[in-house]
Amino acid sequence: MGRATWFEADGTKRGEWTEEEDRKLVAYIDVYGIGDWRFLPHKAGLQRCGKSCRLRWLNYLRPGVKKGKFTPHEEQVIISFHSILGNRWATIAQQMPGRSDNDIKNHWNSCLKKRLERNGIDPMTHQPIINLDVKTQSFNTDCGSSSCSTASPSSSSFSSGSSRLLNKIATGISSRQHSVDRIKNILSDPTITSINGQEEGLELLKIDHGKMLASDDQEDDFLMWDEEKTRHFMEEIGVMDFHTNGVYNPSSSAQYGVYETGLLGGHLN
DNA sequence: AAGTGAAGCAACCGCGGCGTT
DNA sequence: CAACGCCGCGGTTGCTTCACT
Repeated sequence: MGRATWFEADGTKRGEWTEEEDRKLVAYIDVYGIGDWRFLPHKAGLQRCGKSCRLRWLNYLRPGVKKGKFTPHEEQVIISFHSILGNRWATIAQQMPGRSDNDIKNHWNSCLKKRLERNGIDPMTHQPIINLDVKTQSFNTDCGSSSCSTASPSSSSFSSGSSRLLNKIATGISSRQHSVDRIKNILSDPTITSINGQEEGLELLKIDHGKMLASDDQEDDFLMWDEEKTRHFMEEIGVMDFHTNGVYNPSSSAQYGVYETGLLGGHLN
């Protein structure tokens, strides 16, 4: 696999790496360690650019890098973190020793994203896909009757109210531009407090989502997110820290029902 | 057996952040 | 404080393999 080999005008080699090149890179780093990537290729006797060497090392050659299939547990971890961090693959990779950001990103784009979509979950927001046009809903044809009957009517019943609010939160969390600061900003948005009056709707969503997930095949059990791990991670990266300034207090579930109902990664069953 | 599309994987590209001058 | 250059990250592309018809 990989790309065909070719040479740039300046003689720099591009495309697939050979075993010989791998050996040279590993041998050099074993002796001298990782230094300036600009000069490393020349010193190691490689006709590659530094960027290419770095990529090869981090994704393939470095010690401890894990190849092969992702386990259901690893997939669960990816989904949980993605629901919080969005496409911040490097940060997610830090939580999964042995897996490179590239590996995780590839697995997400080629497999997990599509699997979530098949199950009627928006991979960007991690929320059930709410589509008022029932005829076009993908899960209407792909899933069991129970999930079909529960997902659309009750979801649409509060789509104009809390779901817009929820989508705002989820979109903010998962968008390309978002960051931990973005999460903080969204959660500190005064409009979020209006969620107090939406608990009934949230409860419905929780039930609907749970049923939908419960109806899925065994192989998709990873969709039951581990709330405890997610909470712990959020604490680690500081999302839960800012209650000290009075903006957000995660222990106050009555004030912010969002997290408690699993919208930030909690399990939904 | 051949054709075709989907899935999986490796690597490149371009941009933004950050450190240095 | 601006300019510059390097590094890291995320998005995308291209190739191979696999499964299905």
